[in-house]
Amino acid sequence: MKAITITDVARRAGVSPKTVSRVINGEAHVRPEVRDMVARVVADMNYRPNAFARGLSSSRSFLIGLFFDDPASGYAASIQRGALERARALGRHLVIEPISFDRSDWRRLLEDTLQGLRLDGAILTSPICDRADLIAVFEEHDVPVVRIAPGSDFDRTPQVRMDDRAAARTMTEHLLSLGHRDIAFVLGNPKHSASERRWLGFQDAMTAAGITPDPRRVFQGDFRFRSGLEAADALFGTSPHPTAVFASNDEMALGVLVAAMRNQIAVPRSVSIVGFDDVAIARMAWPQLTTIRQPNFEMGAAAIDLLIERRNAGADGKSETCRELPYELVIRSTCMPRSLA
Amino acid sequence: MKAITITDVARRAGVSPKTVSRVINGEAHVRPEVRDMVARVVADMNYRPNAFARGLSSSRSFLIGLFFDDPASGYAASIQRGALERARALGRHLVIEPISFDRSDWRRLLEDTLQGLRLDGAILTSPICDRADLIAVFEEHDVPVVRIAPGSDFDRTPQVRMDDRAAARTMTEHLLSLGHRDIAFVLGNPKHSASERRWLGFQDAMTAAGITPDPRRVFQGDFRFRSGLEAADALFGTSPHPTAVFASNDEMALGVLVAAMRNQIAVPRSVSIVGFDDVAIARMAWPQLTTIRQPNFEMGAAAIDLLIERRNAGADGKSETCRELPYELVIRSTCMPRSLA
DNA sequence: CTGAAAGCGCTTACAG
DNA sequence: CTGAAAGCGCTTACAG
Repeated sequence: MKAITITDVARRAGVSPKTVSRVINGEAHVRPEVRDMVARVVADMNYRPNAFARGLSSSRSFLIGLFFDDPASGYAASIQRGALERARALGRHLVIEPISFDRSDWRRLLEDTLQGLRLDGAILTSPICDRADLIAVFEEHDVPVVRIAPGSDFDRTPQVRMDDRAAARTMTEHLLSLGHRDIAFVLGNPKHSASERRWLGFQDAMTAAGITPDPRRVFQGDFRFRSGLEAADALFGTSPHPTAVFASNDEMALGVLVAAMRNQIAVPRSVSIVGFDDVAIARMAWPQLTTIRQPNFEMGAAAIDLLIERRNAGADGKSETCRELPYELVIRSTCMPRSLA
Repeated sequence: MKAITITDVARRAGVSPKTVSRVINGEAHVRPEVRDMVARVVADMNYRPNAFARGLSSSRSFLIGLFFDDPASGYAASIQRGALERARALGRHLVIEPISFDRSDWRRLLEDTLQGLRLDGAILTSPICDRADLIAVFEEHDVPVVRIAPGSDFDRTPQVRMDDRAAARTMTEHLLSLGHRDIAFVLGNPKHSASERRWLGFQDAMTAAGITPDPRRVFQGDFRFRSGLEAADALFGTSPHPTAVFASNDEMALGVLVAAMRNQIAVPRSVSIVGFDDVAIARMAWPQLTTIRQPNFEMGAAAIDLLIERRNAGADGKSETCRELPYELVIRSTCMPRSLA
C-alpha cells in the first residue's frame, strides 16, 4: 500500500503543498472556500500526514513521554490511563519510559531518548519528579515537563496535585468523630513526598483534637502490602491494641486488615482500619476499605492538558502552572464508632 | 542546545556521512580500524541519531505499539512491563495504544496511528487479538504483528502463548488429589479465548477422574471481582455447598473468597478456593490464594523478541512463529484435603 | 570497503 | 491569502 503524500493531495486539489499544510494544521490565512475544498480532498483521499516528515522539519513530534520509576504499580496504571485517553483525544501518542536510578547510565539512556525522540513534552510522576538532577536533563534538552504530585521546587515546572495533607486530616477527623483516640499510623515510603504530607495531615487533626500522637503507635512502611502486614503484626501484639489504624495507602491497609484476621481481631468491631488512594483492591477486600479517593485518572489527563496548553501558549504566553484536583472521603465498611466496640 | 548531526561526526572523523551511518547501524563492510575510530568520535561527541530523519528515510521507526482493550487491567500492566523492559534493552520505544471497538471510528483512528507512526511492529493482546478485522488492518499497512494468547487463526501471525488448558487441568488434578469431588467452576469472560481453554482443562481432569461436571455448579463470570462474588453467593446459598471452587482468574477467586466470608464459610476448612493468573492481589488476600502463575511479564518480553527476530530475518527468512511459556502451580493457603473438612 | 547524489515528506522562511 | 525554494538529518541505490 503506497502512502498518499501531501503532494498528491495538493495536485488533486489544485493548490500548493503549503496550502494543504496550512489546512491540516489549522493555520490562519486560507480562504474559507479553499479550506473547505482542501479538507474535502484530504478526507476523500484518506490522507494522513507522515509523523516523521513532520517531526523532521518542525521538530514537533506529537509524542509525549510518561516517565515512571515503577510502571507496573497500580498508582502508575491509573495515571497512565488518564494520560492515554486525553493524549489520544488530542492527537498525541504516549510513549512509556521507565527510569532506573539504580543504573549508573540512566542519564545517558534518557538523553538518547530525549534527543532521538524529540518529545513534545514529558510527564514525571512521584517519586522521580522530585529529583532535581532529572529535571535538569529535561531542561537542557528543552523538553517541557509537567510533574504530578511533586514535593519540592514548585516553581520549576507546571504541576498537577491534590491536597494530601488536607485529605489525611479529613480522614483522621472522620476517625476522631467516631470516637477513636488511640489511632496508629503507618507511614508511607519516604521516597514519595506524599508520605510526609499525609503524616502531617494526621498530626494536624490529632493536635487540633488535643491529642499528641504516641510514637509507639507510628510505624514505618513503604507503601507495599508486606510492610502493612508487618507493622500491624507488631501493633496487634501489644495490649491493648489501638482502636483504629490509618495506613498511608490502600495496599498497606490491606496488610493491616490481613494481620488483624491472622490475629483474630474483628474488623471493624474491634479495630477500625482506613487506607488512602481508593485503588481497585480497596473494594476487593472484606470488609471493603474506607479510604480517600485520589483522582489518579484525572491527574493523568490534567497533566496532558497542561502540557498542550503550554505549547499552544508559546514560550512567552502565560498558561496554567498548577492544577489541584479534589479528593474524596469514601466511607465503606472498615470503620465503626469506638463506643460500640 | 544545538543537536549534533551525522554530518558533524563525519567531518570530525574525516569520513563520509554514509560511513558513520554504517557504523552506528552495525552494517558490514567497514574496515575495523575505521569502525573503531568512528565509534570513538561518536562517543566523544555524544552523538545520537535523530529518530525522525531515520524514520523518514528508511521507514523504520524504532517504535513498537502495544495495543490494548483495557490498558488499566492488572493483566495488561504486567505484560506491558515485560514488553517495556525488553524493548528498551533493544533500543526500541513502546507506544501504548488503546483500541475501543465501541467507537464506530476505531478503524480510522487506528489507520491514523499506523500511517502516521510507521510502527516497526505491533503487539496485540487478548481479547482484541482474536478480531480478524483488526488483524487485517495491520496487514494492509504492512505492520508486523505478534499476538499474545490468541484463540484462533494461529497461522496468521507469530504468537506467544501458554497452555491454559493443561494448566487448568493441573489445577483441577490438584483439587482432585485433595479428595474433592464436588467442585464448582466459575467461567471467565467469554470474549477472552483463554476462558474456554480453562474450562476445557477443568473438564479434562474431571472426566479423567470419572466425574461429570454438574451444570448447576458452573457459573458464568466475566473475570471481574463482582462476578466472582455473585456466583459464590448463589453457590453458598445451596446446601450442601461444593467443597471446592475453581475460579477462572484471581480477581473472581477473591470474589468467591469474600462471599465465603460473608456467608460465614471457613476457608479452606469448609471450602477450598483456587484462582488463575497469580496477580499481585493473590498474595494480599487472607488466606493467600492457591493459583496458577501465568508468566505475563515473560510473555510481554517474548513478544518483543519475536517481533525483532522477524524483522532481522527479513521477509523471506524463517523465524520463530510460536513461543509457548511454562505455567506453574502455586500452592498457598486456600486449599485443604477434603477428608479433613 | 567507501562515498556522492538523490530523496524521504513534510515545514520554515521568505516573497509577492 | 498563496506559493516556490530550501532544508530538516538521515538512508537508499548506485557507482567505483
